[in-house]
Amino acid sequence: MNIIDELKWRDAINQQTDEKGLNDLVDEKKVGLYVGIDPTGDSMHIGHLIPFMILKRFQLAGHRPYIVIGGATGSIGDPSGKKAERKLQTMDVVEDNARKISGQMEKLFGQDGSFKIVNNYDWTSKLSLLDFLRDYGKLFNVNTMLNKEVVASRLEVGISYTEFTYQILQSIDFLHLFEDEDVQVQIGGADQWGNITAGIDLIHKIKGADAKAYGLTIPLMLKADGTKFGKTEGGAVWLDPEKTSPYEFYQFWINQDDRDVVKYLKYFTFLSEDEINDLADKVKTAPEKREAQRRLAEEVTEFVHGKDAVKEAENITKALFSGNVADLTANEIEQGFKNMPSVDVTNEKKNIVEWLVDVTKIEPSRRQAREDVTNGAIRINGEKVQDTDAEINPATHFDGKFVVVRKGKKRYFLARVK
RNA sequence: GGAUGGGUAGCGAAGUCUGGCUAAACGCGGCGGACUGUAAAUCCGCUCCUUCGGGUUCGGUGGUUCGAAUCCACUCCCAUCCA
Repeated sequence: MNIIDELKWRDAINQQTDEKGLNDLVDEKKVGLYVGIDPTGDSMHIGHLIPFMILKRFQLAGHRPYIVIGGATGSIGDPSGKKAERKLQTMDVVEDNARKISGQMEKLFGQDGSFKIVNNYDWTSKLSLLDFLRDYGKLFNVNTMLNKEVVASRLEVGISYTEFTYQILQSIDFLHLFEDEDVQVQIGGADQWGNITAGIDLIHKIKGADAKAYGLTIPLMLKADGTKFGKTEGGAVWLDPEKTSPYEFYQFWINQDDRDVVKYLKYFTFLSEDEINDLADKVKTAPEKREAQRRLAEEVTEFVHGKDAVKEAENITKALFSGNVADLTANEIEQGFKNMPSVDVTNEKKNIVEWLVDVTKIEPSRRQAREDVTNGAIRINGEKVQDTDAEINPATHFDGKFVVVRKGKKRYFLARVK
């Protein structure tokens, strides 16, 4: 089974430009491939991970992955998947984002030289307007550009010349890598099809129709309930541990629907076909054990955050879901609750209702606070408190540094004692 | 500028003709609880504030009235149609 067959088995291929051509190519040589990412944010989220998982598989299969950080394209704005014109970001922000994303890439792809990060700012910024128009502009037919789905869909609402030009810039990336680095394949999300084929067309025009350049897109990832993959109530699931703690990251995966989990195992883990089939069986025969989800969470968390992070996440999970938060150390609390809502409080003793409403703002009103307390929805440091006259004493746990509040089954709040 | 319809709780929407029984039906969402697999489905409770006496609400202001979401006047927004 070659890499392409494997990708097919993993349902990771949406469209290919020349199936047979690419198939032959990966068998005969170590192929250079690339995925581009525009530094529109200061961290990747798991949606970005989708094409990079594929790139990683190529790396593991011995091919040569390239990552293009879009210092240039990111400053222009990709109209793909956008309903309206985007605001331009300042170059400073783009540069800063690019640096941060490069760092994340190195964590995922290693630093052993088997992959390369390049920034399209390096070659794009040197282009003069005249060179651009004479060398490239001439090769792009406006009618073709207009017909690309991305542009066509924007014609009604309008699209600026800047965004319209995006596909040319991205095409130049592919050409550049093709010429300088022998990169022959571009991989991207389903919405990148138009940009990728534009690049291949450019290569064909300059290098001749038989130039071997290929494109591959990945299916749009949807959850079984039809909603967008990768979003939680708290927003995107980030790779940056400061934005989404490893614990939350782990939780995201462990909470996946039975109907989706096998798909994600295929997609986001490096487990073998046998292992995945085995887990798929278990989803059918013993769904309540959620072994597949657990494995998925472990694998992806390890890939993104490392082994220690998995252990930590499991530790915190155990404590939080058994309710034994009191067993955790102050240090574990600090880490586990990194991204949970937190408030600063004083170390004064206070009535529970007042504390929940006035001090911590965990509850919006006294009425609600009393209701929740009476219903047994409130736990302080793991202990159910049902008496509305009870007192909170911040000094009793975790070296007097924290008070852990649990509201309902799984909503936790951390009060930091100042 | 003219005509018509409309603005009610987080959202949708009844109530307005026939004023009090209306802190305001119902649905959704949200929050709790039971069940469970940290699931889905289902079921139950809560969902303006409150010191539990009450207080403040139906676009805004003013009026009529013992009493107004409901009637009157003015005014501000929104939708559609006409100019």
